[in-house]
Amino acid sequence: MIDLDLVRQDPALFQKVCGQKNITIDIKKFLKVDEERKEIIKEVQEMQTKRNAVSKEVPTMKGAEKAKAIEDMKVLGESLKKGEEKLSAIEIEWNEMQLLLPSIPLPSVPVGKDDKGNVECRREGEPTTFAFEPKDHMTLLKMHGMVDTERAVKIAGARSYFLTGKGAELHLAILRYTMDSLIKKGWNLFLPPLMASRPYFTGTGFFPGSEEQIYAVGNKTSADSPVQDDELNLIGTSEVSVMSFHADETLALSDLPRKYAGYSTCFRREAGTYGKDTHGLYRIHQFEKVEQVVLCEADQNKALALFEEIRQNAEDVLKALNLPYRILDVCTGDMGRGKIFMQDIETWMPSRNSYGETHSCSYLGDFQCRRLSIKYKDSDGKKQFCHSLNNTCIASPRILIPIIETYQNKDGSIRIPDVLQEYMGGNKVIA
RNA sequence: GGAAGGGUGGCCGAGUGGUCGAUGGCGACAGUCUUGAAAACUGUUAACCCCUUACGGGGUUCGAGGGUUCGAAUCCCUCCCCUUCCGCCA
Repeated sequence: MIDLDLVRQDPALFQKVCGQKNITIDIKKFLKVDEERKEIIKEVQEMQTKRNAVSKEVPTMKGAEKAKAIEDMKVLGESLKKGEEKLSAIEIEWNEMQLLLPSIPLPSVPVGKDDKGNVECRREGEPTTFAFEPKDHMTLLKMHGMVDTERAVKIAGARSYFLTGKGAELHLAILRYTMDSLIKKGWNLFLPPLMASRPYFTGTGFFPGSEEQIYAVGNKTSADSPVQDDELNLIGTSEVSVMSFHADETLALSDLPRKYAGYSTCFRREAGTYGKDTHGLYRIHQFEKVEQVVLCEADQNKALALFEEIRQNAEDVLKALNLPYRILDVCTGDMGRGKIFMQDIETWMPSRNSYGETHSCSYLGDFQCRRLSIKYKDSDGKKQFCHSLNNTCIASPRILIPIIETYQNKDGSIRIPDVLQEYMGGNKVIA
C-alpha cells in the first residue's frame, strides 16, 4: 500500500495526482474513513486490554469473586464482539479505498489525459522506404504459410492465430535470440507459472482496475455446473508471477539488484477494444514475451540507472534487428496507478505507416514492493521496501510485424535478419 | 481421485483450555576472555497495527476463515497447503 503518512501529510498532492492519472477517489473521504478506523481500533483495543487483564486473574480467583468476574466478562464479550464487527466492516471499506491510491510520478513526467499526451523524446533509425509497393505482414505471412487466422478464429474466436512453419520458427528465433542476449548479460531466466491467484494481481497493481482484461480460469456459472472454478487467473505478463517470486521476503542488501528475465505466454482479454486493430497480429489474445523484472534498493538514482539499462537492453535487440524505433515519455494519464516513470518504445511498422508500441518500460518506486511486502535491510539494519522496475525485452508475434514488413523483397520473399539466421537453420531468406 | 501423517518465531523442534508470544537447540548480534581468531561463558534476538516528539505503553498474529469458552497454539467446523503410499495421466 501507499505510505499513508505521506497521504495524511499532503492530501492535496494525492488528490491532484488522482486527477492527472484519471483515478476517481475522494482523498478527503478516505482520510475520514482512516480516522474512523483508528477510532474503532482504539475502542476495540481498550476492551481487549481489559479482557486480557481479567482473564489473567480469573484462575487465581475463587467463589463469588470469580463468578462475578466471569459474568462481567460475558457482558464485555458482547460489546467486544459488536466492536469487532464494526471494525471488520470499516476495514473492508478502508482497504478497498487504500488500494486505489496512486503513487506520485517523478517531476519530469509530462501531464496528459491519455496516450495523446505522450511526448516523443528520441528517434533511432529512419522509417523504411521501399522502391516498390510493400505488402503488409498478413499478406506476406499467408503467402509463405506462416500464419493461419481463419482456422484459429473458428477454433478459439476473434483475435486468435496459428503460427505455422516458418512463422513459428521465426517467432521462436526472435524469442530465443532475446533470451540468449539477456543471459549473456547475466540475467536470470525465469519460466514462471502462467496462472496466479488474486493477491498477486493485487500485489503487482493489476487489481483492482484491470479485472476485465484478465482471464479467469474456470467459469462456474451455477452451483451445479460441472465446470470447476479454480479462482486463478491467467497472467497478462510474467511481471505478475516474477514480481511475486519474492513476496513477503526480506532480501539481503548484497543481493540487490535482482535481475530476472521472465519468459511466458501472456493472456489478455482485450475487452473494450472491439473493432480496434482487428487486422493482423497487432492486438491478439495471447502472445509470448520476454520481460525484464528488476528489484533494487530504495534509491531513485540507482533505480533510474537500472531503468536506462533495461531500456537499453530492449534497444540493443531492436538495433541488432536494424528496426527503426522511437522512445516516448508516457504521460500521467497513460501510465497507470502505481508507476512513477514510464517510457514506451514504438517500432516503425510500414503497413501502419506509423510507429506502433512494442515495448513498455516502467519504474514503480516502492508501489509494488509495499503491496507484495518485499523488503531489504539497509546498511543501518533498517527494513526498507525495495523498488521495482520492468521492461519488455521482446514481445512476439507483434514484433514480427515490423520485422517481416521491413525485411520484405519486391517478390514477397523475406530476408531473415542476420542475428536470427543461426536460429533458423542457417537460412538467409524465406522464399 | 483414495489412504495416512503434518503445517508453531530466520531454521529445527516442544507444547492438548488459563501468568504461552510461546521450553529447548541452531543460527545471528553484542560482551567477557584472547596479540587476533576459534572455543567457552554471559546477554540480546519476530512481524504488523494503534497511542506517544521521545522514553514507553497497548493490541493482533502458532497455515486461512468461522465456532465453542470468562479465557484457545491447544477443543469443534470449513477450506488451503505440504509429506508419504496407492491409483490415474503428460
